[in-house]
Amino acid sequence: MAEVITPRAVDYPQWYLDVVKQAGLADNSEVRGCMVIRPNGYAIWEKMQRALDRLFKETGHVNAYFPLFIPLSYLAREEEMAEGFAKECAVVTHYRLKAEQGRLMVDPQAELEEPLIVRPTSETIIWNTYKKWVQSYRDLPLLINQWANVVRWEMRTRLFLRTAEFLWQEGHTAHATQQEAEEEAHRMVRVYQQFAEEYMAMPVLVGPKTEGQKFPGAVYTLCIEAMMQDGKALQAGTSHFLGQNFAKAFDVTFTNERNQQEYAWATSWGVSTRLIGGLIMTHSDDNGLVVPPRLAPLHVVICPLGRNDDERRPCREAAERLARALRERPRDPFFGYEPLNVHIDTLFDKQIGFRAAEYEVRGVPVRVEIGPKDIAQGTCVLARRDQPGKEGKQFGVPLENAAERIDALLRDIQRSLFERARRYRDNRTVTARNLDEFRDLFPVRKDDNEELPWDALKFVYAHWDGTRETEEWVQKEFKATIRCLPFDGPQEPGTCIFTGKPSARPVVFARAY
RNA sequence: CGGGGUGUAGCUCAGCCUGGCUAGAGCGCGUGGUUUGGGACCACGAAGUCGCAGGUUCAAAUCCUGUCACCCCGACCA
Repeated sequence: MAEVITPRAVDYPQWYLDVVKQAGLADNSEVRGCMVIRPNGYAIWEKMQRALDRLFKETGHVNAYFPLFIPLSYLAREEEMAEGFAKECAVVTHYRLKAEQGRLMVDPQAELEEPLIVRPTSETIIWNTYKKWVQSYRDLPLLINQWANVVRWEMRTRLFLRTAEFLWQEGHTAHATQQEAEEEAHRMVRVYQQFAEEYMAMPVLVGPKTEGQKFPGAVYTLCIEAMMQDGKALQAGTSHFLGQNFAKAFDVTFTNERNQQEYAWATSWGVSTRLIGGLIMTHSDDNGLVVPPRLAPLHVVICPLGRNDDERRPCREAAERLARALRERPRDPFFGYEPLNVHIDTLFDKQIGFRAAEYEVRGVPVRVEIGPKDIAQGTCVLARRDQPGKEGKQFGVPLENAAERIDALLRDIQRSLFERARRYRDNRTVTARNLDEFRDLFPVRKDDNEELPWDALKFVYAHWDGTRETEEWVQKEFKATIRCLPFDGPQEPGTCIFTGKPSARPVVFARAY
């Protein structure tokens, strides 16, 4: 099998598609804009779900489920949201088909009185429900999350990064006070940061979006922003403080301790299968997928070798003993209290190069080889996915403590993936002191772009006057947007490099996915 | 929605311009054999309504009309 992944330096978008395909993560479906998530990809999503769900539960949230279909009129209730999503809603207008001359067609007799939209997000239907659930301050807070699919009819789609239908979670909370709601919005964006950094090994910037980039209907939006290997930014998660906008639109009031009617305060927050795209573009290399161990569907693959049955049998038996030892290791929080996933590959008829490459493409963090020479010495060979080739191999590892060594190796891989990604981002984060410097960092002429290396883009700190006009001008001129105003970045005031007006603090510009 | 492109075997594609025997190749797949510590090789074999619907013709993958789907590039976006 000579299926080869396009190197990143040759064609980065093609590299991404190659990895998604060959690692068995997803396929384009026959349905425009929608994807089939394949088992290897879905397994990563399940690992993400499990970890996130635990973090949500630990912060007091519970799961529920609300309808896929939302009456059109609900969306219209919140003006900003209606405006924001109107152009990308799928609409259900009929409830029946009929067969005519052997052809199925929509039955014109079966038109719905009111069209239903397929949820692009669930604030409206949820707040319409909260109206019934909230009467007293004693009913608050409501801390509810839902795992669901949503549909946004995008013009151009890319596997995982932007599809017409995607899977996500959406938290929707209602609070008695503004302060409590704002704390919730901040708490959850920090949960996302923790998840991104500790599980995905993906460093993120955390902070508010600008007025122009916030979620329609929000008072403000907090986000986590990650840098992909090509230097582009990926919005990986958002947490919104919604103020009383939805409470007012859906008339959700409660009686406070002083017997006064008040509107409830709201937040919503979500991450989606887009994270899988982020995971790929943070760690993977020209050999294929790289998955941090905490999210890997398969932690360890053991490949026994041997030319004939006599050589293979002892290798296989050693592989089975090692697999058992790995699966029986004490469970701990690092792996979500779950046993290690270990696979023994017995495709003896394939060459080891083929077998190794296959698991490399699929991103299995650790590969073990046990051959006749190892059996003679009671050893095995460990190969770590994050360092492909000979550098990442440890030869002559004694079989008796191999399980411990592998366990430690998995933790080391997780750690070093994060450190490597953070170094990568920090090395590509710069400050533009004036417009000329900025212009050099975001070249727009075609021929300039073609000469640029694939990983030339950067995160650029620059002073901005805080106006929407300037932001839009920059976006038009340089195709770069303000990704966020990082909490943990520099905060000194200065002078806007675009207009010369005063700037409250530097903000981060980048090209974005 | 505008511009461009492509639909032929599971995948990638040739054949189409200039219509004509039984529609081809590589990869993959199956069987047998030789191999096996980084993507092996030999032999044999299975596999195709030529996207779909009309039309022209003695004859259509090939020409004409219509239609559908997908991909790429633009405007919009998590």
